[in-house]
Amino acid sequence: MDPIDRSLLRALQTDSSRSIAELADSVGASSSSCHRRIKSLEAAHIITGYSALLDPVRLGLKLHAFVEITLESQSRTAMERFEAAVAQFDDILECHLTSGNADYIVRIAARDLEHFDKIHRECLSLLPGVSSMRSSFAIRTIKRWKGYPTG
Amino acid sequence: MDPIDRSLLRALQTDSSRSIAELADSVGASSSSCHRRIKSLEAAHIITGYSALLDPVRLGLKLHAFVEITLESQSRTAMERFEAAVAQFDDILECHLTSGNADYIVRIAARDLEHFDKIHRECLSLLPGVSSMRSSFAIRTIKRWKGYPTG
DNA sequence: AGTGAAATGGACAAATA
DNA sequence: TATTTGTCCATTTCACT
Repeated sequence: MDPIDRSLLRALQTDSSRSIAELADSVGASSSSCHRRIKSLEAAHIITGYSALLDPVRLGLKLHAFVEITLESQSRTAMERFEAAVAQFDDILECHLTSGNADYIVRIAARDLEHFDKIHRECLSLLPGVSSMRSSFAIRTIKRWKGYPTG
Repeated sequence: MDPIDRSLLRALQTDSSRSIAELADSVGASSSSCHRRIKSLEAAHIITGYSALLDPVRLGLKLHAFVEITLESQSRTAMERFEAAVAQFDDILECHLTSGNADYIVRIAARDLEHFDKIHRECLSLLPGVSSMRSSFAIRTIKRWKGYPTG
């Protein structure tokens, strides 16, 4: 992991559809070296995959919510049951066990409030062992996710 | 946007490095139809780009934090100043204006607590007009982001 | 189905450390 | 010395028309 690898990762996070020649050019290396670097970053599982980025609004998903969830019990089995349920629901885009007041933070994308209500009823409220939930809605996105910093 | 487009978007979010022939196969369409569909999804800006996915742990980023930030004032200028500052800092990966108690929710990735402290001092504490901040650390990721649901 | 561009993989000498 | 790089090379795959 030298500076060229880092700038390569930055370039690939920004746009992975560019040709190796272009990438090589922008990071200041030869095509073959660039190709080799990408292959070894993949082999090292630093690059875990490639993905298309979608516009949520054009997909009809205008409502983003972060939901903080507290469990009634922090016992191992309660957490395992909760987490197994989370894995089932496709509407839960992301879930982290966190420090702080809430036990879990969950991310939801919905079409609108009505759809969020539906997700709330048919998914969030079915999660087992929940003591309390607090939802925050994203009114506006100030900064969108564009990959990890590479230093 | 028919069911084939939807399953194509799902496939492209999961793995955009597959060839068009493979994708066509998995969604049950011909290669040429699949190719045309991808081009029009790009032209419609439903697909906004392609990106490499990185493993944060192997990048040395073991600490994820969600920081809830409240401003002293919700005046237009206070918010604009805050948001302009957020845009400057590369360590802020994501930022949303939210409903609920906190005004903003911000996402941070750091190497460790020491690095987070550094980010806290050199970035978060420099944000203008902040009244209070509450940090939650991700202890464990239950479900990782894998793209938007496509229905 | 055909064309052209690009990814892939290999060999080897130069450079680097 | 050992590893990495750059410049060829040939082959194959694939995007695009």
